[in-house]
Amino acid sequence: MQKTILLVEDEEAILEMLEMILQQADFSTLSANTAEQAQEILAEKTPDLMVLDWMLPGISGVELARRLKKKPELKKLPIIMLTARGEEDDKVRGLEIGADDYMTKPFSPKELVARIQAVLRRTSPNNNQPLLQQGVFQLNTDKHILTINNQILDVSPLEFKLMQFFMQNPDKVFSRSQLLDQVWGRSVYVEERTVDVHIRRLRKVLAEHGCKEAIQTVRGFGYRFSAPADQ
Amino acid sequence: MQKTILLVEDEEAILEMLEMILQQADFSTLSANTAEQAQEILAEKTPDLMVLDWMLPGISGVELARRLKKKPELKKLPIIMLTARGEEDDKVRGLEIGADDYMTKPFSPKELVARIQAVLRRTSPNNNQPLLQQGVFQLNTDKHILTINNQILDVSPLEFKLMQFFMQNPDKVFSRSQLLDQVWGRSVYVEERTVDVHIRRLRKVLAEHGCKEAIQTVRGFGYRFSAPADQ
DNA sequence: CGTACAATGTCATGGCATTGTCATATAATT
DNA sequence: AATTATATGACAATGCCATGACATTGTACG
Repeated sequence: MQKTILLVEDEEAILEMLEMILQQADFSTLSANTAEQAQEILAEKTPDLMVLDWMLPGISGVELARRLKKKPELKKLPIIMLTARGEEDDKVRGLEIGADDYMTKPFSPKELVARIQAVLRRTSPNNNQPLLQQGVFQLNTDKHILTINNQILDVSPLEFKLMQFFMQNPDKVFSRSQLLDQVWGRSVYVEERTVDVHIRRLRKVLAEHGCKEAIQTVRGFGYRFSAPADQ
Repeated sequence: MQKTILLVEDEEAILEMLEMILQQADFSTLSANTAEQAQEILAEKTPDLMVLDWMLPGISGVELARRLKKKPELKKLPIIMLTARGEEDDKVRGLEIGADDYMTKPFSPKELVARIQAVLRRTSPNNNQPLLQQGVFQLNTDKHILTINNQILDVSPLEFKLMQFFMQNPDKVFSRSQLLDQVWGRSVYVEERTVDVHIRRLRKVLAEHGCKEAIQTVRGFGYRFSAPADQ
């Protein structure tokens, strides 16, 4: 099905270029020049993804993103930030705003399309599958609840995302960098070792429910999730 | 296996810094001060990725990138552009060149490495088959599992890679140095006799599952893998 | 406004599997 | 039997991973 992308960008030339690139890649597009316009559009329609310029006259892109993340109905809308050279600041970059990815201008059309598809891939399975079931494990995306044999697990947001990704790809081995890409997102730069730590925390929770073996270490390669059989 | 990065940058200080950062991150590097030098290097060697300064004396980085994209053999070489703040005026130009990523100077070493790895992951997709089947043997690269008659074998990372190579090339004889090249990788220096030891370890595991004969010694030449017929 | 707590990222440490090498035994070839 | 090639067992070095502790940041709550 054709996905809809909302473009928010004040420079008319770039906006038109974005429209062209995305329509070429078989997306349908909505366009706004300002954050205010974007909000009007969002009041009526829900696109599958938003490409948002960092700097906008009036309400900035950063500010818009922040506001949207507070609205439950738009919280899940994936955002790709556009920044121009020099606007970057180590602190501002990344998850702080809750963007799923960001790109610096200038960028190649190919890359833009690739990143959009990557983000959609990462975020859209949820919509198709609000309920993931793997053996004794059950993960409810909407309610944000993870259970083993109907017992609720107390996990952090990140642990939840990790489990979600694992349950979408059972039995497959993922390297630490793959996990960082897929779970943390491309816009964050964290140490690979950090993955170990979160796996450990997750294992600890799982162990309390007798599923110590669910996440396996594949030495030299990464980690794998295999759900114990239902009982 | 170690990847090679070609660095093209006219400022000697920055070049040296790049070399240091990348070697630290276990890349091997090639360096050029000018686009001309870069072309000479590219005539002989094909790196896995190029980090290219936007502005260069003589032929500029933009121009070099454009030329390379026209050569079929170098078309696929991933490029990360380096730009200084303030050089970003021409946004549209970047769209045409087809660089895979951009970085603004100054940048953090961590980010550079992360971006290089991200680009490499994106551009070198797994061209290996996810499932290899040879008689009773089955090797799943996704799940990272090796089985004989559906019984899982417990093998080390290196043994797994060895088996993967053998199963991709059944019934062929390989010399020890060929195996070292293909399985260990070119950049490592290891005694040829070491291959013997690993063959032995592998045989031991296979013997536990009744496949003692799967790896055969070809005296004076090397080793060959032949899968016993399915049963 | 400050305190407390939860979440996350990073580091140092120690243990253990993996790996490379060698010395020696065994097998094949002449 | 002598020579060469391979197999085997033992050992040391290395590298990878689990773990605990700590710093930082964000957030809820008084």
